[in-house]
Amino acid sequence: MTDGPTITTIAQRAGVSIASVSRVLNGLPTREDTVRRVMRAADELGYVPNSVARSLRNRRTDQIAFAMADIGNPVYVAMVREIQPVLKEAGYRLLIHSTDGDAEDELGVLRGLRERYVDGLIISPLRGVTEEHVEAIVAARAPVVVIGALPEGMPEGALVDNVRTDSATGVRLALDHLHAVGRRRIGFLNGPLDTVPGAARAVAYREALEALGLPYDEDLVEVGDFYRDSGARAARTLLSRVPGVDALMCANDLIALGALDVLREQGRDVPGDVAVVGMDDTELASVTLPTLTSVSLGSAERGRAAAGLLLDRLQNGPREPRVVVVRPSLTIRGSTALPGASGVSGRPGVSGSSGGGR
Amino acid sequence: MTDGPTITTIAQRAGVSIASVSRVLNGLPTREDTVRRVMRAADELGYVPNSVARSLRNRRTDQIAFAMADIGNPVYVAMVREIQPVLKEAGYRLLIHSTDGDAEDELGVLRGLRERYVDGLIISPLRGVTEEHVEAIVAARAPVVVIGALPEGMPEGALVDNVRTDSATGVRLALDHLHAVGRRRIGFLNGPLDTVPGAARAVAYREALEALGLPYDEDLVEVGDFYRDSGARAARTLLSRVPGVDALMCANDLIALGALDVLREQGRDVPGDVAVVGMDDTELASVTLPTLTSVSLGSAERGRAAAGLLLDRLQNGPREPRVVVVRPSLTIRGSTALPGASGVSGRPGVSGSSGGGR
DNA sequence: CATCCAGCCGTAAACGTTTACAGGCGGCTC
DNA sequence: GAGCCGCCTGTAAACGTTTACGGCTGGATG
Repeated sequence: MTDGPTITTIAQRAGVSIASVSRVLNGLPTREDTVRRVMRAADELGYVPNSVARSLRNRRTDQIAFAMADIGNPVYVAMVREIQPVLKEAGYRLLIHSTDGDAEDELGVLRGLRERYVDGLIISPLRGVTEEHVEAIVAARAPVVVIGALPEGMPEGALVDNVRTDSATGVRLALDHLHAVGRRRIGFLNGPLDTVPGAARAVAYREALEALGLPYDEDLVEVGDFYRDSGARAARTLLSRVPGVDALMCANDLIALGALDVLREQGRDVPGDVAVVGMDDTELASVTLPTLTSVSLGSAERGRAAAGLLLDRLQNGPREPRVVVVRPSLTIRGSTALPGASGVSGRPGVSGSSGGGR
Repeated sequence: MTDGPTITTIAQRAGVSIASVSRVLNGLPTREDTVRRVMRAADELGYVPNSVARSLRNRRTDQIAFAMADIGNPVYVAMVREIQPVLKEAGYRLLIHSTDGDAEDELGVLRGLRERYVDGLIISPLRGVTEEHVEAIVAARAPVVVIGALPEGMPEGALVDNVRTDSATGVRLALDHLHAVGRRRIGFLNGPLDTVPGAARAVAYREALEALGLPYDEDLVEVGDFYRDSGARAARTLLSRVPGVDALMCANDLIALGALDVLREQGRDVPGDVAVVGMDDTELASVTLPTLTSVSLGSAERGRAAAGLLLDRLQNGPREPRVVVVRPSLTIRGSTALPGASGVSGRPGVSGSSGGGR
């Protein structure tokens, strides 16, 4: 009794076979009287089906995993917030893997798919999809959605969809805007070049400058980590090297936060002396003073799209791989206000932590 | 082949029985030669054990769930960040349930324990542990850790530990501090009274005032939701009703954010005219301007403690229920700076998104 | 050479479901 | 009244593991 009733227990009590019990519990056509007896016994025993046994038999776990670098990063939090309700609605449970951006760890998750503890996976590999990733995805034979760039030639049988954003366009939006408000010496605080976003944004910065007819100057670029203190360090270095910068493009909001810290510390006015743009448009952007203009890469949309693609595959079976591209957009706030407009009172965002799904 | 090899496949290829295969794979003593043959076959086939079948047989899933109101809330994010690495280290996977604070949903999670899809649960019920929660916990027969208040008389057999903080002390710390910096008309922006934290903080506010010899004035209290926009509304109402307040105690950081928005909008100086204190000491507190003095309720510690208690129970079997109390502390920043000290340059926190575990 | 023991190994059962298949029973038709 | 058909139900197999148990083999011992 300590072990909870099974369908066998119910069968005995109801005086029927376990097959009948199963049929009744699954709503298959059964004689009225049998149904009543089984239902009664199940109720009295407080029966709850064992999901593991069911999974073994049905070859599905009703679980889906989401793997990303760091659950503390607001971008991933935004994704989880969107993914969770979609999956729940469809009857799936959500597993979280925080990989610390460690490639070995990511591979572990992908390889783990073969243990069949989940029906599908959404993964956002920080350092890109390598040969080994691809192998693991093919070997998995469980659908995978990759958030981020995917190599060109995926093998035939790979059950993989792709959600990406176009951070190059995002950078361009930002630089166009800075140019439009009169900035000409635009510094760039980037993240590590061996991460996918870092590499993409480096290229995009250069191209955007070119499109604007501005010269590319190595001195205007500083590389660090995607964190606030690292952003502060980078900003300090850049500002001392090139005191005349009039704008800072930051590869994410946390870096921008660090930059704002330093600018304030040095008594430079934002946006009067230096305009600042962040990326990801996290909730932090509406908290700072001045509020932070930021490129939205649609984290929420990406999360939702990924969940949608995965569910579609799980429910409708095999099909051609699909790619969803989420367009970036620019949210203009106080840190790049046009001269004349008061940069101080960029109105705060709508809500800190509510909003989002439903 | 599309279905992946099982131990049966290996057994055939290696010319041994499935029992031997299992023994080899589990490292049980076996003849050298057999080990080699099995290992070889397993390698060639790319065998990976099926975790569902193993779970069924072993009666454990190596999965643990964490249920909280909202994964978007920085408090829970902090907890997850601590829980995840501890569990991973111990070989457990983490499932996330975001319940929206819905009591039905919470109960669903607790009842779901009987499906045995996880080995244990960490839950933080927003609206307290009801009779029904207790019933479900007892019926679960799987260990549960409750983060938050637990009713006095838990039944004998309940496999439940408890991690709590003492938000009353937290409120007292904050009010003592406000009193020490000369504030006498201290408003209180609370969250819903039917939530556990809301109710506790309401009482604590009243008692702390009393201890300080300050009168309790209903007009100084405003109740809303735990969100930023709600905090702004509440602040507006309170400020127009009692223009002379010289401090605002906020029941969480998001509310404090809303209050800061309103104070800035009305041109009141913080902390000159009005001092502000938040609660939870989330990363937001070091971002605002001025930076926000906040009561830390040790979210990270609570998460870590909860994971520890659960693992202990899973590894060492039954024992007396345990209670861990995490002491609150006050992090003083710019929003309550003593007159004289520059309230503007409260130094920014160490790092936005890194730090934490490991 | 018979006996015993240790060390390996294979058979089979068990975990708790779902479901193919076949058997039983009742009612209908001729 | 015999035969047939259809409905309902029970038996048993299957999902992929782990493990108790007993049997076989070989060497050591008397």
